[in-house]
Amino acid sequence: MSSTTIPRYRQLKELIIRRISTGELQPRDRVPSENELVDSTGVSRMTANRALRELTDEGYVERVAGVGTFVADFKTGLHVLEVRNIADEIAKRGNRHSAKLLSCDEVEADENAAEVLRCDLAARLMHVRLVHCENDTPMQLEDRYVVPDFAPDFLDADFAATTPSAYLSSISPLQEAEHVVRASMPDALTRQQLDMQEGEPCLVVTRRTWAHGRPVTFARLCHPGSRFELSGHYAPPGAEALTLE
Amino acid sequence: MSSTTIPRYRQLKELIIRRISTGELQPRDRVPSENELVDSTGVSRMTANRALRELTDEGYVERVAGVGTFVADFKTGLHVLEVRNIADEIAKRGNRHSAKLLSCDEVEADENAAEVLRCDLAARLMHVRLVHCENDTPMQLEDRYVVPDFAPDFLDADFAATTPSAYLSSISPLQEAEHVVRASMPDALTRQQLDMQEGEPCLVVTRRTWAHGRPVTFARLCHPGSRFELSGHYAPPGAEALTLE
DNA sequence: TGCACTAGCCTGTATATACAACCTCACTGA
DNA sequence: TCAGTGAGGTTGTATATACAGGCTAGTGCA
Repeated sequence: MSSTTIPRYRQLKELIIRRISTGELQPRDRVPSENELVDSTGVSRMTANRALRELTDEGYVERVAGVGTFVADFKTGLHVLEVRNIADEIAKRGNRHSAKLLSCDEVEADENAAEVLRCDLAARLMHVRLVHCENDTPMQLEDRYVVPDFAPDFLDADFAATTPSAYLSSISPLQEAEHVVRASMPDALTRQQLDMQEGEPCLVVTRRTWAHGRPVTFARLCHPGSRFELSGHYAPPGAEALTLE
Repeated sequence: MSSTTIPRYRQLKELIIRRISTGELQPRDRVPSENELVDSTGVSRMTANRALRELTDEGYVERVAGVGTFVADFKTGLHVLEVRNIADEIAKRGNRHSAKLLSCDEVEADENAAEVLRCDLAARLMHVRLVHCENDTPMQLEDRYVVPDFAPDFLDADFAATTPSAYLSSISPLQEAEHVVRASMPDALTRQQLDMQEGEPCLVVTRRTWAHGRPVTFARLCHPGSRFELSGHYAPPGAEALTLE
């Protein structure tokens, strides 16, 4: 129907993605059912079904037979090698997470931050530093910058109860992420804050995350090399049957 | 048709995956067309289409309109944060890759190897150690064990021309991979072989790869922290439209 | 009041059919 | 010999239809 020849199921998908990414549809909100899409857009149910099914595969929505289709919870959104919320990781191991706030203020973007977050030099940025502990043992030094437009009340959040990552995810779907992993020696302050031994290296993850098509936060996550590892598992969907053979 | 109520499109998918994973269908081989599947299995064309389309999304096959469906090339198979063949990485940066073979022999599985590769203690394993260089600067120390059944002629390969990873990928589809990333200090020998400075940490990736439902190779890839980083990018499919907005 | 049941909506799957666009290859005619 | 044409196979999309099975809310009966 549109000017070019974009398939209707794709148009439908982009329509729904747009409603999600603009915030019109919030996580756990109901998405129009197949029949409602048939009525409102004139496509056949099979076409609406394909659009919603692919959105499910891509993690945008979740479907429950007999109930409906709902915008997915974005805290579970970014999967593969996504360094999850460290509090969840720790909880999954059955241990206790705690966080100690080191600083929490507003700063002017330096050259690096301005480039990474695509903002003006000396633009206002929110900045927070904290140490995450597992059973009181330091596991991660988080150093994070956040664009104010995206999360105006960021600095008021209670970071003992909610990690910055969880807070940001709750505000809006995070569309895109980029991370770099390095091994490096900590400076003296970092070493002290993470309670590391002399000569012990750090595993450093720097991550930049997008929402609404713009980078909105940049984090440097520093972990003691002797106590932290990053693992990933890749199995093609549908391969379970094969490994059980 | 089967005993339980597994959807037909799923049965079709598993049928084809099995033919691929057993080697009956090799990379670039032709996969039965939708109409052939209709004739041979009795499903409708839409059902065959769904099976093949999902296999495309999952990276098993590639489809060309007007031509046919073909088993995908597995060297491009494992995507996200998959540590690609280091020779390809180097070539992509426009630099020259070279490899120096340190050792190449058969060993008996020690306790760790036997557990990781799920083989008997003291089972024969092939073992190779080499240093990969970018413009003659050492970038990776590879220490790899391979199960003989999987690649009997592995030790005869020319590792100056082909990396072990590329060789193994060419033999059979790699179904599944698991990796762990750590930061640690190198021992004296490693430090020397990678031409590292004193006090410089290593970024260590250990990776286990499955084929035919069994682990077939285990590698420890050690990189100089000052010269190597691991990056990944995650964008949900279909998000391009949004970031261009 | 409380419980069982059903009508109605929802997703999930399967089929038959249709048309467009694409590619290959063999055949035809200049 | 060679360029053009067309037939037939292939994927990609779209629709109408159908039935199964899950969930919910409301109806009506005890």
